[in-house]
Amino acid sequence: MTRHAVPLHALGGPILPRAWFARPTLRVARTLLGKILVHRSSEGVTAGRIVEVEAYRGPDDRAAHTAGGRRTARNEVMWGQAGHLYVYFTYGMHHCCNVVTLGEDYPEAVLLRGLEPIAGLPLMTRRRTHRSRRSTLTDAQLGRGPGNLCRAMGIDRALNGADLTTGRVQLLDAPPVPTRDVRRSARIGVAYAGADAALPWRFFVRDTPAVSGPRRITRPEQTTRTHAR
DNA sequence: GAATAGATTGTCT
DNA sequence: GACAATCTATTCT
Repeated sequence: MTRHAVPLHALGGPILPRAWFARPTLRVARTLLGKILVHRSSEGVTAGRIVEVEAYRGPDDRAAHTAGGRRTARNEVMWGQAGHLYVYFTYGMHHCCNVVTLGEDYPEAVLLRGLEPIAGLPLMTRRRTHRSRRSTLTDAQLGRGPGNLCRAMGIDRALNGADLTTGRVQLLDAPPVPTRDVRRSARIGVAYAGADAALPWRFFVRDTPAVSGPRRITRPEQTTRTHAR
């Protein structure tokens, strides 16, 4: 991947409308692969192609922040309208960002875990290098993992609740990733969730270096089972 | 390549 | 007070 500038009009298609987000969470997760995340910040514009996500399915999902119907100040955004950003802080140093799905009072969301940089690579590198004391970061490392993705894109809790259809953080349409290139696995870092830890609700694009964690414990996507529970 | 530990603080019990 | 939807470096094998 090269670091030449990309014209902003070439980043992707139109902004995804609210109805696109107000769909079943596993379907939103699967179809988020390949879409373009853009942040038009005061520091500059950064953008990338989403290559890894995880679905979190609300009260019945013991891995979700809303497990058992928990509703707190932190997860309030998950309970609201689809198409908003849910950003939280974890492990004392990392932010993670999610896309809220479904409708009000259906607290589900999709965690963004991996991003292939498209535009603003120097800015992304600067944001990452600031804390990562690595001297060299490959393009694929910039947005690999939920914490790194947020840092590279300049996303923190100031953007919690931001409207993806009208705000400075946007999701642009782009061609879907072919089914043959989609892989699924259990979600990462949710061992505490008992049986729900094994649910195959992580989706990623195969053979993509910007994907975090295990890329081998995988299986081909089974589209007919997308809604299985 | 796999396993492990340390960093560091908001959130919830 | 315990732990977290993580990341990195280090220390194994």
